[in-house]
Amino acid sequence: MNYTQELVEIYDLLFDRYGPQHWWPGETRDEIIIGAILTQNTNWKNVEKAIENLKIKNLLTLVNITKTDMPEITQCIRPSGYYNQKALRLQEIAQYFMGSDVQSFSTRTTAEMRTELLALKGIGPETADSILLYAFEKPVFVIDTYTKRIFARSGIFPGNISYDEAQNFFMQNLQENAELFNEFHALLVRHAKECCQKNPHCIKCVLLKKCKFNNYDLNQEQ
DNA sequence: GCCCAGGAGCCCG
DNA sequence: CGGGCTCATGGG
Repeated sequence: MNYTQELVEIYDLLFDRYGPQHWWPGETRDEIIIGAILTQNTNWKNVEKAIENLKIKNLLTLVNITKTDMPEITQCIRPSGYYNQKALRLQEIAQYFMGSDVQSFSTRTTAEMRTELLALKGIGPETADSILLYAFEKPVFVIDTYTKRIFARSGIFPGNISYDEAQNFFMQNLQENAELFNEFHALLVRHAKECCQKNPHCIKCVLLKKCKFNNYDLNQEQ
């Protein structure tokens, strides 16, 4: 079986189990961009609290973030952790989008947009790709620790794969389709949270038959 | 109390 | 290029 068939089969197994995930969990483009920054190495539940605080103060838009004093932003996003860093970077990033205005930003090629995002402090590869895929619907596959974990355990990825190598693997073996990339990444996050945690619950895993890392016997004792 | 969570930047060899 | 350190809260 080739990698394309392998990936499609994994996708189908996840989709059959979990159904459509309706990502990104946010309403507007600005909210997606803000959420992508806030969720860095942070539990999404904590991000939800920060987003709610911002919403109450009408700070869930990039333009309003540029107009607000740092301490107020910091206080709102406190639950999301790293709040000093994130507040500073959030404002810089908001200023960037306001300065270049989102209209002209979207007219560039995806590669150009990605390069510009990566040049901003606080936006690394995963955040850049999340913004491209979920805020601008560009066909870019997002890699995160969950994706690496699931595919490393399955035996498809080596343990030390780089971000770019992992991304190339998906993009070279799947149709270039933003809807597919959107749903696939969301399903991987769902699966990692619910089943393929650091201590995996292999007993309920729909990918069990395709996975080298089999913790099934261990789980049965519980 | 300890571990972990949808990373990124910086510094160092 | 890759590893180690820092940033920080809240839930299990």
